[in-house]
Amino acid sequence: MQTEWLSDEERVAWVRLAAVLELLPGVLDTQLRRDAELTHFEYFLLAMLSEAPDRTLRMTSLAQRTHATLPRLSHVVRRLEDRGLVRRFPCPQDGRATNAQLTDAGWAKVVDTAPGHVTNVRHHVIDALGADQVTQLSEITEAILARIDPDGVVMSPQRGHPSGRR
Amino acid sequence: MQTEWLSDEERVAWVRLAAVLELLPGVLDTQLRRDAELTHFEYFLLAMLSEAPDRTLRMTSLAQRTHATLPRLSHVVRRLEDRGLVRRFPCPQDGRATNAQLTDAGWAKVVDTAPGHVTNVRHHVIDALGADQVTQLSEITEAILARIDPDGVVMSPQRGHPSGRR
DNA sequence: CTCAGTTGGTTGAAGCTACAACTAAGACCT
DNA sequence: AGGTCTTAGTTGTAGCTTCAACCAACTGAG
Repeated sequence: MQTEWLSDEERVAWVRLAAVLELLPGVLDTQLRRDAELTHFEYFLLAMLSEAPDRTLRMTSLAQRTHATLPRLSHVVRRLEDRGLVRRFPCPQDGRATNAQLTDAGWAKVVDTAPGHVTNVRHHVIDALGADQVTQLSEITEAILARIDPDGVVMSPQRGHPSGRR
Repeated sequence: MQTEWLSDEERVAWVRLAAVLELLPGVLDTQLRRDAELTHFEYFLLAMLSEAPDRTLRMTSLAQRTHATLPRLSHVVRRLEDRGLVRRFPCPQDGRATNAQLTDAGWAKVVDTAPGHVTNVRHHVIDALGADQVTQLSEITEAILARIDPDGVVMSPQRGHPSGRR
């Protein structure tokens, strides 16, 4: 069985995507670190909580939405808890589960931070593209996520957790 | 001065791109770690060296091509050197500079590893897209890189350094 | 009821990256 | 020559992620 190499066009697209993968996280982190002492992952986590009912989510659910492993999430939430941005308490319905809830300070942090972050995203990504390219990017990333995101959390965020899950 | 928020379409595109940013590196690292005990960054670094004349590049040049900071590169190259995949020696023309050269073992590693890696990239990214989407992805990432890659190394790799070197 | 298996989450250690500080060599100016 | 500035790279440390191990609580079969 022999390898099917990439064509020139495919190779260029891949190399550029790989470059974006390498550089964009740094761009996001730098702005958020400077303006809010937050990594992009931490900001995104807080943002997910801020949109959840009662600003509360179970760790597993939060892990899915942020595309993180549970150990990683556990460490990050502990640090955010130390900073007073998040509160953690056991889930009444399921003794195994832990709920993470955004505190008022956490909510204020998101509100304060969002404008600068959105401006940054706009400046480095969205405004670099035409309207048609934004649509294309949406479709392309959707197709890629279908391959790399096992549970497809991103693609059907509406599914929510109606009791039974799945 | 007030924030210009993202439209629904823009927000979806951004959230999906952010998800790819979060998930794709793990997909690449996992395969390479398992099959070659290499991170994607290390593989890419070796691949850049393998394509260079005499399989040699100055640290600064290698840093540009891999989108890495010099400290990061220095650490990684030291580890690769310990493993015998790369050799380091002072540049004769410039006493400050260091050259990194791929060893025979390093070359063999790239040759052995490339097929599995390309197959992985194909499976998770390229084959998820139509031919037109590959072109679109190439253009979109080019536009984004123009904003986030200060020196535009990715976009004009032919530029080389004028005078000396080669 | 009970025990095996699964699910949800935490923890500790190892490894990688970022940042800051530092060294050394070349370039420039006079 | 001499002094200053810049460039090239290394090193140490702190912080974050990953991986493996672990524990507690739920579930289901008998």
